[in-house]
Amino acid sequence: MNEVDGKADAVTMTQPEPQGAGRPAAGEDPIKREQILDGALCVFMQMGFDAASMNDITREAGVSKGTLYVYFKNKEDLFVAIIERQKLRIFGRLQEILEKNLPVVETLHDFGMLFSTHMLSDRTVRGARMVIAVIDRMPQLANLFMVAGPNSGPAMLANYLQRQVDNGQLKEIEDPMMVGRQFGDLCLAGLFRPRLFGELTEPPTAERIERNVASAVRLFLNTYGV
Amino acid sequence: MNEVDGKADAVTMTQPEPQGAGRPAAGEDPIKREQILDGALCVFMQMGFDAASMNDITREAGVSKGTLYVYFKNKEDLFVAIIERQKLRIFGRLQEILEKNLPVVETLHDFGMLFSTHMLSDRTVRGARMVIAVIDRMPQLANLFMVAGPNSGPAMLANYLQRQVDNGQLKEIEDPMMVGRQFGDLCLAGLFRPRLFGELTEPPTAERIERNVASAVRLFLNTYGV
DNA sequence: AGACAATCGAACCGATTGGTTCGAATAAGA
DNA sequence: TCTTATTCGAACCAATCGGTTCGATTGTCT
Repeated sequence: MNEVDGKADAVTMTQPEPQGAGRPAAGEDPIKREQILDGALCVFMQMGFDAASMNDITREAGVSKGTLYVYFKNKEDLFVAIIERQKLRIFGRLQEILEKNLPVVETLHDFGMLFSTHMLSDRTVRGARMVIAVIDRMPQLANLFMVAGPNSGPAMLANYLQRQVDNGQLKEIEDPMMVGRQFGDLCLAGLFRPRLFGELTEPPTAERIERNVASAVRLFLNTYGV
Repeated sequence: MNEVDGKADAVTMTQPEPQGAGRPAAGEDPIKREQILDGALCVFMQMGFDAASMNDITREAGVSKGTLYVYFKNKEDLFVAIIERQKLRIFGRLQEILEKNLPVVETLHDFGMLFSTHMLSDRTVRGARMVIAVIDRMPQLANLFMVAGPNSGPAMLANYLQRQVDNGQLKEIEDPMMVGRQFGDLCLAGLFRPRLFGELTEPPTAERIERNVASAVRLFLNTYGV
C-alpha cells in the first residue's frame, strides 16, 4: 500500500482480506484515514510540524490518540503522509492548457495565469512554508514536493516550448528547461517571495497577476517570438 | 537601546553608567551578548525556532541559562534579536555596483552575480527557511527581513534603471519597480525555489549562476536595450 | 587584600510532549 | 440477538520544555 506507512503494509501483509465487502481491518479504513489526514493537514498548516502536537491533531481530526497510532507509526509518518497526499492536481490542468493548440501568446498567458494563481494561493504558500521549515531534517520531502521534477510545471512547459520551436512558432531555444523555469519565475516575479515572507499577507488580485503574466509573456516573446 | 529587548532598556534606565570604563552592568556586556547571539543563530539555523531548545542554545553559546535570561526576556526576544542583527550588508555592495557608471550590460551582470550568489548561499537560504517557518506566528519579522522594502535589491535596481532611462541608455520603462523585481527573479530562475525546498542541496556553481545571469541580462536587454 | 557584582550551574516549577496501554463503548456482520 | 473487532478515552510513562531561583564561583575594581 503506502510505501512510507510501514505499519499499514505490515497489517495488510499479515491479514488476509476479510470475506465480502466486510469491515476494514484496524488501521485500514480509508474514510478514517482521510479524516486523520484532513485534521493533521489543518494543524500542520497552521502551526508547522514542531509546534503542532498530536493532541491538537486528535482534537482537530476527531479521533482518539490510540486510533491515530493505529493508522500512523509516529508524528513524522503522519506528516509525510499528508505531504504525499498533496499531489498537485494542478499539473493535469496545466497540461490541458499546453495541449489546446492555441496561439503561443494565448497558451503562455493561460498557463501563466493558472500557474501563478496556484503558486500564490494561501494553500500553496502555507504548504510551502510547512515543508521549507523541516526540509533540513526531512530531506526525503524534497523528492515528494517535486518543485523541479519531471512532472513539474517548468518541465512540461519546456516540452511545449520545444514543440513550438519544431513547428516554427518560436525561435530556436538552446535550453528549453532553463527557459521554462525562467518563464515560471517571471510570472511569479515580485510576488512569490513577498508571499512566503509574509509581506504580502493576501494572494494578489487577478489583475495584479494579470500584469505580471502579461509582462512575462511580452519579455519572453521579445526574445523567442518569430 | 534595543527596542525589542525591553529588559536591557529597563536595566539601563534604572542603573546609572558606572564610574570610568568600569565593568558593564548585568545584561549590558556587548561581548557576552554577541556570544549569546552567535550561539543562538547557530542553533536556530540548524533546527528552526520551535525545535531549538534554550538548553541547546546555552550549550552552544557557552553561557548559563540564568545569564541568557538576564540578557533576553524570552526565547522569542532572542530569536527576533538575531533576525535584526542579520542586517544585510549586501546592500552596500549592490549599491556600489550600481554607482560605478559602467555600461548597462556590465552593471546588470555584476549586480546579478552578486545578488544571486548571496541569495543562493547556504547562509541566506537557511536564514530564509528559519524566518519562513515562523512568519505566520511572528508577522513582525516580515518588516525586519525587508524582502521588498525601500532598501531592497529590486528597489535600488529600479532607481538605477530609471536613471538609465533618463540618460537614454535604456528604453522607456513603465514600471521600474516591477522590472527591477523581474530582473532579480530572472537571475534566480530555477535556482532559488529548488534551494529552499532542498532539491539543490549545495549552492550552484559560479558557472551555473553565470549562465542564469547572462540569460537574464540578454532577456532584459532584448526588451529594454537601445 | 577586600568589596562588590556578574556569571555559573544545578535544582526547581508547572506544563506539555510523543508514544503506549487497556478496559469500556460502539459498530458491524452473521 | 450474539459475537467479534474497531475505536474511544483517559491514564500512564519518561522525557523535555521555557522560565525562575539562589548559593557558589569567578572576575573586576578600588
